Amino acid sequence: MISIKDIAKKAGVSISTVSYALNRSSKVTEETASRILAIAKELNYVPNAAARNLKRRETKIIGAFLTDYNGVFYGDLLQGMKEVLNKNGYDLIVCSGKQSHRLLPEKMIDGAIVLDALFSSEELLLHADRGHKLVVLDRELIHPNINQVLLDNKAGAGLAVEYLIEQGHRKIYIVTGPPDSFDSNQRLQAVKQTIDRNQPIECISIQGKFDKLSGEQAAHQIMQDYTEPVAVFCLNDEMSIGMYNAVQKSDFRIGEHIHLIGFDNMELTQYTQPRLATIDYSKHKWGSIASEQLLKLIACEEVDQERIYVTLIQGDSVHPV
Amino acid sequence: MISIKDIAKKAGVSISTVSYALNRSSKVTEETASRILAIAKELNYVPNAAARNLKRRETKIIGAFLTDYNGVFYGDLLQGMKEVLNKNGYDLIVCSGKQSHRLLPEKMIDGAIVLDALFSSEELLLHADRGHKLVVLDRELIHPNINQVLLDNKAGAGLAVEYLIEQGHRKIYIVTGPPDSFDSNQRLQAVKQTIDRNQPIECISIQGKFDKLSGEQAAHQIMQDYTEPVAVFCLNDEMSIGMYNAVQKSDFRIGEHIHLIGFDNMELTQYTQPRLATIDYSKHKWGSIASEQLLKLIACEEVDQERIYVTLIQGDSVHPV
DNA sequence: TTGTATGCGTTATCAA
DNA sequence: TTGATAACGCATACAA
Repeated sequence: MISIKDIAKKAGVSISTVSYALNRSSKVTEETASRILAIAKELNYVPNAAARNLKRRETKIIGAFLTDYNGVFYGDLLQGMKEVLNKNGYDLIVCSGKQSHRLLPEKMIDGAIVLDALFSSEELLLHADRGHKLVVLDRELIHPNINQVLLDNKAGAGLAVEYLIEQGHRKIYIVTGPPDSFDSNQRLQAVKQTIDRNQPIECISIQGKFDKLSGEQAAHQIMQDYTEPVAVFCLNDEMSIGMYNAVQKSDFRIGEHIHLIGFDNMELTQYTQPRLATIDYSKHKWGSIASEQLLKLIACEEVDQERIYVTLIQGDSVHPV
Repeated sequence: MISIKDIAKKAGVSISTVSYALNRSSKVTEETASRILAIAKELNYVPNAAARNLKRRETKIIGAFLTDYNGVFYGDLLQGMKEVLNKNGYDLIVCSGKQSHRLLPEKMIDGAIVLDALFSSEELLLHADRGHKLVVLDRELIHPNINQVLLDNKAGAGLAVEYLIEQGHRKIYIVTGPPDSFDSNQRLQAVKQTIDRNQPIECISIQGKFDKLSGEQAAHQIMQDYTEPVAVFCLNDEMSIGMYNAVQKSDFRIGEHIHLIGFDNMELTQYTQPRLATIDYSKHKWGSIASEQLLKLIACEEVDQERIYVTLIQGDSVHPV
């Protein structure tokens, strides 16, 4: 490996002069600097990150921790993060799985954005206690080193239920996420409030896991108990698509017997027949705001709470009853 | 930050003893070792990656470089990579964009898997020349430090065209990828061979860019020139979906006027009506083999060429004519 | 303006 | 079995 020592030798100067030159310090003559830079280029010099990080005590890398790589959902989110980070001289790396958590305490990254229910809050708080800066997208955590950028779940769930009610539905199934999911619980809470305000409504909740299979299973239960047209609010699109798949294989029809709405506006929902109603929000904005907040935390700037707003996407999966 | 020095002081031993104990060396008493480990845990000691990397000259991290984060396609691929890497004590990080290329020469990662046409071959060869180990998934590069794991594009394209021909089609449009795409060119070559073997066939090729928009534009051209039912082979599903979208908005019907097949078996293709025919292959296997090859390269083991096999997925987007 | 010297936290060599 | 000490490559305070 070629180091500043080699450049120094070849240029006939000391390593500190080389270091200054490479870091564009004004402490060195324009002349010697350009000579050193030329030699560096000639020798294909690339600074060693480990050595630099050791001294600087920062890596200029931010980690995004996701549950998995099924980026159907994550593409825009990560793009939003990356654009902001790159603009500020940081790189983004995407990680998944418990094994990669080490990157934070070992100081391979300067901060993390977390959207992964499998990353426990205890662990996150521990890291925050040790001085690491975090932004979380899927929970509320009160800590000076942690900021949260959350979806306006309550508004979204309210919009969805109100839409069903406006269309005349009075029997509504709710397919929830896992009991420990922050998003699921927030949405569920808003659902209950909205329904309470619009009594009488028959509301039946079915526990799901935010995955396709849950949606299929819920569909089977609903079809088994079927007596009259019903509305279903799946608390995410993944389950909504699972339900769509299951219903497609039956004699029931989405938008006729089963009126369906989801949450997330996954691209796929616009390709189903009929189009699945859902709740939309800008994933790109979500990512970029998360990055901005993290950079503020790192810079020890004042940072307030940001929220991501949502809108209703109507679809033929919901018709008036 | 808490370092081995602190542990040494508290344990009343030297830092080298601490280092041995932490690295489970047999050079230290069971007794002192456990005492040191206890203190390390008590102090919440975490080794500093930068210092370790500097000495060890390796990070146990592998980077995957992708064109973007639209993981619709990448989810399984990355999962396959990760499983193999984790099992072997490596972590996977996912990167995108030119800025992150620095991680390789700066030695923040021990190797890279590349699926990104924007990562130039010249640059890759340069890195390989400097001793970095690479696996490429989207080109052929002859270099001792580079291995390629490629799709069997020729078989796939052959299968697709034969399928169309078997169904009686004699007028076939080909929508290609960018002119510099390795996959596109390989597929196109196989298309031509297959068509040559089955003359007479009218073959019209339209240049695309592997994105949805290209598919839409090709669709408009085809519909404008329409005189009789035609078959279309889009060299990837992304364009196939774009074409589907455009045709849906017209009076033409997929599987009736325009018979369509793509390549990649994106999840979305099974949700369209009718289901889009395509060419399938295991993305998971692709990723895991890529990782295996890279690990062999790093271990300086013998490494031969692997190929990812493909199969035909029939769909109602293609009917007999 | 340039050079000398020190330290970042760890591993590893060599003595003790 | 343990300890002192020298690297690893770079940045920087201080001296020249």
